[in-house]
Amino acid sequence: MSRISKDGFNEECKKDHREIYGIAYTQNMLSGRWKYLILWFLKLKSHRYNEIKTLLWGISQGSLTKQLRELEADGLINRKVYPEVPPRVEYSLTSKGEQLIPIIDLMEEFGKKFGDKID
Amino acid sequence: MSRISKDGFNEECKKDHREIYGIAYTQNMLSGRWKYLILWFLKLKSHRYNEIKTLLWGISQGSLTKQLRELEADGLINRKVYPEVPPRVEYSLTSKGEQLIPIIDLMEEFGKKFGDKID
DNA sequence: CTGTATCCATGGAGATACTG
DNA sequence: CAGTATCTCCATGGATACAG
Repeated sequence: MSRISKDGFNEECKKDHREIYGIAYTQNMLSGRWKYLILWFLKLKSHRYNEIKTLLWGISQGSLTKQLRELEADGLINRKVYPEVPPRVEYSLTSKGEQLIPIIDLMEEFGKKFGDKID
Repeated sequence: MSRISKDGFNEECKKDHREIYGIAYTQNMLSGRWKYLILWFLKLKSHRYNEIKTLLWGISQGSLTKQLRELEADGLINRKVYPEVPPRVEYSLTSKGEQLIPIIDLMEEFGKKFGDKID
């Protein structure tokens, strides 16, 4: 293996196939089981930590915190802490995060079309 | 935990949030590091096994075969074997797989816009 | 050329307990 | 309420050798 950058793809590949690199970049940013769902939930309005946790039925606190931190580090969501007791933290999409919404909407549409039907 | 189906989401959640389930369905279908890239590569024309392997610089044969089989099982790609020596196998998108192209194009666009620049 | 079989390393994610 | 700190489990995927 020659030079491999931290995204796991080598430089030759990047130069030869910009499209590939763009796709890989976006995919890496959205890796993780819950990220699409978190972004979808923040689409319409900001939400508190516990609201997200309730929606994502089954996620553990540890996982949720980690995913939120990663989304924040990638500039997709904002984290706003209100100095109250009890504490309140609101998460919302950044403008960068909002640009992922068309993708999520298309995934939703595809899933509705082909996913298993429920009564 | 009450009833959990094999997709990992419980039935209550599915009924309450169809959108979530649609997104999760699509995401599960595209889980795996290489699937987006394979579909992107098949967008314009069908390709042979080794052509895909060459493009995906660094993928092992075992992984590639597994991902191709999963894509085939999910109805996203066709596998056509030509009875020749040496053997020739061509992969192409199904009509279902073609409907994922808009998603991949958007991901490519997002990645080009925000990904690291390369000289 | 197009795979299959096997083993193994890694990381994502859940469970649990604890905290300001 | 909104986390943090560990521990553990297991699926994903890579390496390697072999095969039709």
